[in-house]
Amino acid sequence: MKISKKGEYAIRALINLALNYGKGVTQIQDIAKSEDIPVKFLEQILLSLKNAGFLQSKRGKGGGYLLDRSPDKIKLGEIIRLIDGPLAPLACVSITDHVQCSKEATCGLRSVMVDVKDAISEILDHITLTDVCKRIEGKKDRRLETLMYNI
Amino acid sequence: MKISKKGEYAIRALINLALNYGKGVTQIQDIAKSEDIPVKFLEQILLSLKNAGFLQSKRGKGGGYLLDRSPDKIKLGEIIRLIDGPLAPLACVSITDHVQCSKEATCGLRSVMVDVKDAISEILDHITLTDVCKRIEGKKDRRLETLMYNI
DNA sequence: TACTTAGTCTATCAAATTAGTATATTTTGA
DNA sequence: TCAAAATATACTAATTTGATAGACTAAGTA
Repeated sequence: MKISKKGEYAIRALINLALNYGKGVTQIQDIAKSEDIPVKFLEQILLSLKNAGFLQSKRGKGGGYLLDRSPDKIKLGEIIRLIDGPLAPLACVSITDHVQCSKEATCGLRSVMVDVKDAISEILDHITLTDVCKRIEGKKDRRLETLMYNI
Repeated sequence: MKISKKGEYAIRALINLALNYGKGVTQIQDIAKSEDIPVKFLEQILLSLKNAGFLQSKRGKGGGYLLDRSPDKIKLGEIIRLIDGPLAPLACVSITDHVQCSKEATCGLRSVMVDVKDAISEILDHITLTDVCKRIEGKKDRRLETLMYNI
């Protein structure tokens, strides 16, 4: 049930860009360094994300990437679907990749997996990059509070 | 986010055996036929399931497999974990395969994936083979009603 | 006892996927 | 024109997936 390294890198890169939203472009090198992703691998990933409409790019000196939409318009589910394919645990319950099966109507396993897919989608198709950024801030704040309290 | 064919076959085989629970052994051949699984592949799968304590076997003429526990004591999550590994989308949120990461406390992605893992586990670690069998019966009943109504 | 049936065990394999590298090209700003 | 940075392909090593093959063991039965 795992997402791939590529998928994880894609999300981390987008979170990184979301944290810098509104502050101009960020270069591949910088993202690679701060997120600890192999540069050449990240190039490919960012290119796919650009072609899929998540990013804008600027070439040449002073170039780099930036989000093409506001981070509250980018949902994690979209990113994972692009890089890793359907969220569904079985092809027969995927909306995007649906493969017909003759026993569908009475299949007990399918029925369970529909529930699982819905539960995953309920989270990943609603949470945005902005939400993730808020979670990060929230956690940092809480750590700071704990730190202050402990002094 | 998919489960493997092997995992799917394992669950289907166990559901098949659950439907025959209390009626003696079932042979690999028969399960393979009714679930449309390659026989030699299924042999391996059933052997793993036996070694993991899901099944009992009887060798020689009149032999076959049967559940080692009542189907209401076997949860889908256990089966998937055995065959496909952790339910968690990222290793850092897996209870069984937990890999430590330095940024854990403030990682926004991790925090989301914890929620996803919990949502998946909430379903798969509670639903049993008996529950799946009931779903099958329920669906058949409903289809029958529809059929009767249409006559 | 010999034969058949059915599970057990281990090895092997082709294809696909994953996680990258490598290299050359194009665009842009200074 | 030079350097920086994205773009575009091609390639590859390792691992995983989805099987297949064959020899072996145990149990019932004629």
